[in-house]
Formats: sequence, C-alpha cells, structure tokens
Amino acid sequence: MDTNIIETKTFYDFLTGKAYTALSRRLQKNLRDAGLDITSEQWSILYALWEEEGLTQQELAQRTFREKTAITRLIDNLERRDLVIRVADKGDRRTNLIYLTKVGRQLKAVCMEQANQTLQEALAGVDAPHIHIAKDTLKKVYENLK
Amino acid sequence: MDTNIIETKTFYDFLTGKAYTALSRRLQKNLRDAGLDITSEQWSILYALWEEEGLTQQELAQRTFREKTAITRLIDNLERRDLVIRVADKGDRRTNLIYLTKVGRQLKAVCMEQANQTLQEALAGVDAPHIHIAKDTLKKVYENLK
DNA sequence: GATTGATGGTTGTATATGCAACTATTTAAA
DNA sequence: TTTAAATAGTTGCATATACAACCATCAATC
Repeated sequence: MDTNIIETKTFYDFLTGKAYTALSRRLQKNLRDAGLDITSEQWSILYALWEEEGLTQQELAQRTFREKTAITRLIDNLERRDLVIRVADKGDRRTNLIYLTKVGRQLKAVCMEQANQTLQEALAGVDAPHIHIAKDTLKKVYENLK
Repeated sequence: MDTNIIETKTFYDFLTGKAYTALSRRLQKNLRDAGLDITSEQWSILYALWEEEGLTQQELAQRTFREKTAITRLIDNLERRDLVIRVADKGDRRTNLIYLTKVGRQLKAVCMEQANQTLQEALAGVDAPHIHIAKDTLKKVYENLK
C-alpha cells in the first residue's frame, strides 16, 4: 500500500491532464491545418457516428463518456455546421436519432488521417510494447472509474 | 510505419479523453465528498502553489500547461474563494506573484489525501511496472507535443 | 384507462478553455 | 533618449462541461 502510494505520486501530472490537453490541442491544430473547423470534442462525436449512425443522444453520451447535456450542445453545434441531423424516432418520440449529413460522412477520411497523424506525433519514439501497456492501463483506469 | 498506425488505432479512446475525463470527475467528486468546493482545474493550480508559492501567472501557465488566459480566470475564481492572492511584483510592475492564503495553505493536506485516493482508485489492479510504463509513456506524449 | 415512475432530451447557471485583440510595462536597438 | 520589440496580464467571444431543474413521452401497475 505504501509503495503503491509512492508509485502513484509520480502520476500527478496525469491528474492535471497535461498529456491529454497536449493531445487534444494537437488534434485540433492538425484538423485546423487541414482546413477543418472542428473541435476535438466534436471529432469524438463524429468518430462515434462514423462507426455507427443513427445513435441516440444517450448512446452517444455513453460511447463518448459525456453528460447528456454536453451531447445536446455538441449536437446543436454540429447541426449548425451541417455535419449531423437530428431525426425524431418514430417508435419513441422522446428520442432523437443522430445521422451524419453527406458532408459529415465525407469528412471521415480527412479527419481520421489527422487523428492518426496526431497519434503518430504523440507516440513518436515509444516502442510498441510500451504503447500497448499504456493503452491497457488507460483502459483499466477508465474501467475502474466509469 | 504501417504496424505503428495499426498499433495506434487502438488509442482513439485516449484521443477522446475518456480516461482523463473519468479521472478528473472522480477527483472532483472526492474533493466534494470531503466537503471541498474545488474543481480539478483549481486543484492543479493549488498543487503548483503548494510546491512553490510566489509564482507568476506565466509560470503557473507553464507548469500546468494552460493558456495564460485560463490562468487569469482560474486565479480570479481562486481569489474570489479566498484561497490565493495576487501580489504586484515591485521589481516588474507587469507581473503578479501568486501566493496562497492561510486557508489555501491549510487545504493542502485534505486535497492531497483526496488526490492520492483518486489515483489509488484509478490504478487499482494495475501492477507497479505497468504503472511505471504508463506514466513514462504519458510523459513522453507530453514531451512530444508540448 | 389513470396514476406513477422511469427515460430522453433541453435549458439555466457557473466554471473552464482557446484564440485574437488589447493595455501596460519593460527591454533592446537605433 | 527615443523608438521598436518583447513580455505579463486582461477582456471579448465562441465552445465545452457539470449539475440541477425542467418538460415530454413511454412503461408499469393498479
């Protein structure tokens, strides 16, 4: 337990979000440099929709680990940019099904290219086994806390 | 290069910030449960000041990897809560030196306890070598992108 | 079928962030 | 020493988040 505490002390930078902030900013910069006016948060919604369209806002909230209120306003902004549309569910009038627009679908290629580029830049010089372990650890952290 | 891309694909969740979001929310919840009305962002500023008082806002921006505009408003809010004070530097009238108030200093013990608790919860079930590698990888990511 | 509880979504308020433009002050150069 | 460039900090604007309160609709139960 004591060693565990000592071990985790060096993790305070993780707690301050420096790595994630750096990553998020770089993604947004790369998207901007590619001519796209899309935030990293908007990217995460689009990413979920490129995987599967017609999700409800609740499902988007779960998949992106955001509050439903955050989803409401992210969809507002994405709709304003004509990248997604809300479609009322005929079976359950409480829910909206979120679909990509044609433009939204077309963005996938460029955006994913920038996402991959960002990860390459972030992980430059880190060997594959370490990347694997870091990924698994982050996943475990998420599982522990979600 | 190709294998590297494939390897990094599994890292998209890192890009969406799920692990960090979970961690940040848990820290804030733990602080709240301990009776403290402090955001995780405010915690990161206080953490820097517990390490060293009298930093300028620029220095705080560098240490917490935030824009100076974000620091301005975080200090505004911390000052409103009487946790820190701005002191005009006599030598250079452009700069503010940020000091903790007595209350701000007293919060250190409880806050750090909650920070450690949060890390323990986050890293439960992860063995020390893996924690070490994950930490180093996150540090490398930050170094690559900062 | 009416009541009650659960679910999906929105809105108000406070906080946090990035970017651009701005002021004030200091430093460097001419 | 005057002018130009750099630095520290603030403000306006758009976006994102958490939380609480709210509305509408659906589902379960009586």
